[in-house]
Amino acid sequence: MTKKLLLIDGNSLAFRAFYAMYNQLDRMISHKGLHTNALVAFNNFLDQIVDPMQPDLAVVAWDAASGKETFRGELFPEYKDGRSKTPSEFKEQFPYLREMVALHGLRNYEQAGLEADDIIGTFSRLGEQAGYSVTIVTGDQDLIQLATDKITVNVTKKGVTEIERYTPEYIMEKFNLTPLQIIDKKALTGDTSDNYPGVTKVGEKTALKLLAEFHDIDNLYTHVDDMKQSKLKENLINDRESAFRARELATIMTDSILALPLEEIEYRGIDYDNLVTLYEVLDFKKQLSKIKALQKSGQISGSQTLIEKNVNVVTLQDDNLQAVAMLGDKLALHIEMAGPNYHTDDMIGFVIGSPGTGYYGSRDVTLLQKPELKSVIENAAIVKNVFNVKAQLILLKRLGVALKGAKFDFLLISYLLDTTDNDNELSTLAQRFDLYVAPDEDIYGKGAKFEVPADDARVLAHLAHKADVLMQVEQLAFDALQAHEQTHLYTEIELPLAHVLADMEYQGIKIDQERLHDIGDDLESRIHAIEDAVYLEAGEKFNINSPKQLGVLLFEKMGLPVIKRTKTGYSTAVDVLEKLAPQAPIVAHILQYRQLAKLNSTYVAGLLAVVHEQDSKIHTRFLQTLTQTGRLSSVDPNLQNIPMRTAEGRQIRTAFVPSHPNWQIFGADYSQIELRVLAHMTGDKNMQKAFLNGEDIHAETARAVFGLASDAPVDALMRRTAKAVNFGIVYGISDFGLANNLGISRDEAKRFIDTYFKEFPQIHAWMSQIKETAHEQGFVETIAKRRRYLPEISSKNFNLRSFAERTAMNSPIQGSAADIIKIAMIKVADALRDNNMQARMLLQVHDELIFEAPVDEVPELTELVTSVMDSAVVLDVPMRVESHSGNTWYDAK
DNA sequence: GCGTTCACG
DNA sequence: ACGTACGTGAACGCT
Repeated sequence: MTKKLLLIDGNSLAFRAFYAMYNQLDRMISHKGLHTNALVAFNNFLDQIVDPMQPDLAVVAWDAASGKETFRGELFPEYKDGRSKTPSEFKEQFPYLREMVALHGLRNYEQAGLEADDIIGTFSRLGEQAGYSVTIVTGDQDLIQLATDKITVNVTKKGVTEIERYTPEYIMEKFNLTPLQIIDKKALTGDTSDNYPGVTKVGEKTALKLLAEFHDIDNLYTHVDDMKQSKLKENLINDRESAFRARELATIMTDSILALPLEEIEYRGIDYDNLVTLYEVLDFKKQLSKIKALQKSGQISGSQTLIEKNVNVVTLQDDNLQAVAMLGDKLALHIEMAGPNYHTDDMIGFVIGSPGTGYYGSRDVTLLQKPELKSVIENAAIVKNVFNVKAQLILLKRLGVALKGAKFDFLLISYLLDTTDNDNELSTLAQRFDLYVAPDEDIYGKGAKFEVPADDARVLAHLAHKADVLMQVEQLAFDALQAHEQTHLYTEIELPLAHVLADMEYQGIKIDQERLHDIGDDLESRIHAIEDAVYLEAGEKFNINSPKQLGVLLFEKMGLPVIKRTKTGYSTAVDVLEKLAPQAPIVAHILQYRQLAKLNSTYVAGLLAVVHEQDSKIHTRFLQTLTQTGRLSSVDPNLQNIPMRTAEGRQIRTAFVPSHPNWQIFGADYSQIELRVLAHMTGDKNMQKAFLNGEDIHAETARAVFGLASDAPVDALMRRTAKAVNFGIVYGISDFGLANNLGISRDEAKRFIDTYFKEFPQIHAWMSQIKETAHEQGFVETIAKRRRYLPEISSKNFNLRSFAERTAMNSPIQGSAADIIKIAMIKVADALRDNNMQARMLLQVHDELIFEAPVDEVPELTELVTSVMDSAVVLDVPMRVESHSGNTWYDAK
């Protein structure tokens, strides 16, 4: 079989790759901030075109410099002038492109004084003479002049993987020219991108016509005087010199002297081990999983051990537990769970140890209760590195062990460093620091297929790898934290908060299940009645819960007007149905059905399903490393969205009760915390004055935007409007959003905003400033230096950019409010303990804290919680805290 | 697994 | 011209 030589035009393909994925530029950024769009596209090209071809020889040719330093620059000083500068987002990818090429087994080559074209031209002739079948791949059509029977030129069409194949026959068919005549065509037309002229007014069409008649420019100019008089003839004669120069510039050299002999460009095949490392740096997740799949199925050599560093682990048993006492004062500890819910899920095993002293572990977590281990875990002087300290605290509480000395939580720190793309997985987060550990999915599978391997050694090895990463990454992570000035945020806020949250979750909140059942029974009978009414009005049975079926009924069968559409069909959301309600009685029934069905399925059935039978309590999990702003979130179940706004829904709160007789539920909430944070951060004197004077802030805002006197009465509509504007400001105002919310025109909304900014000029200035800051440094910060990155603030896409701008305005406000309540929680927890109170903090709902306490402790609790909360952080405006207590959560209002 | 809807701050 | 208010979680229908 004929041997194959592959020649790739690196610059032109990389350039194509960059622009093929230009619209993805803002999305494709590695954890290190490197743009990867060209790398992704180039890698696709290598995978799809090069790897399957398996050439014998292969080289990727690169331009040595701008092209000025070649014979072309000497011949024509303006050569390639006027080219726009290479974008920095492209340039930064160059070194990685070359590495990627090398790891795919191809030789990179450049040579001073030559452009990539000339290297390819010369190699192609050398290869042809040596009997190779030569394939050229380029993004530049000029190279088709090189085509011969043995040399095929592939030019990318759109993207990088779609290709047009130029053989001499195809060129003849397409242009009616031989490959060499392509040069003559270029001589006549010139090249705008390389900035050299041909003959004035001659474009592709005229050039092809002339060449059809005269074959080449030598012959053309021999006969030019015979042509009949025309503007074209005049131009040809005037631009003769320019045409011959253009021919020289367009001619690709095929006889350069290359420093690299043909024998040394042997194709080496893919270096999987090192390619994996590169893909990890670039965050090429799909490619990584592809390689792993290939390795697993044995299709490629190189095993898991080549990727994962080898870590030894000793299995602990009853007779070697004393080894743990020798581990020293610094170690990693990790208990593995069979699922995300550390309150209920099984524990798979544990590992403990350090690189210096080795790792010890077992599948039997009850060993952790043995004195040898318990004493180490409960010794605060023995410093532990963990992943998710809150989970570890609770798992150990379940075993009756109190974790102390956990100073390094890799999950918490990773979250503080960068909230984006945090999947809460050790393996993923380790990659940010170029450390590798197999993803849990590789060991256990996922979803329904989750299964702990029968081979204990395999499980323990995985755990030991995790522990080892926790030790390796510590210094790097702490350094990064320091560089972000976030050490205080971590050690004084998030880490102590994790302990507070662990106590709250473990404590849980008591549920009156009977009460919940009664509410459910009542709801069900009412739901059935409404269902019957709906079916009667519809004239048929259908699934009211299906927006699709409901849409067909309302908008097709009943012919109601379509007010809003979703991606997939008609919208049947509340605001739409409310507009339709006057036109058909069924709509009001559907709204009522929706409300009751939601209450029943989410809040009655949903809550009953997660009550722990042993203590009749609900133990939520507060996710501390999820939100982009620093707020907590609550899952399994979500106790941060228990109904409140409607009388019906609010009844659910009657089922949340104290866990002891003669105890009460107590709630304390910050009043207007986000607007106070806004007044503080922006330094706006007018808004600060309103808070300092203890005014009703929305009424005061109404007076400002409606131009009323300071003692003038404010009617309800004005106050409502002002309140919406205040909300809008906090969300990152836009006239469109405000207009939509208030049901007014965009112009009116814009006038409100303009007046607002005139009345509160420093808020206006801050909004502009924060967007600028976000643009310049790529992130915004809260008062506690919590960070949110906003790469899309520089996007060319209006939507993405606008979203980032609103986020830049909202996140510091929402996030600072989150900082404040977190600080308050830590101080409240300390105060409860220091004062030997029986009261327990149970829940946090963004700006409020919920407690249970003995009735006679409530007055003291009120005083303590209120004073701690309103002095948690000192701002330029006062904080105000309101509190309530009662026999159930419903009554604590 | 994604889209829609609706519960909260 | 572009076309959205910020941050969440759960249930359900549908593919």
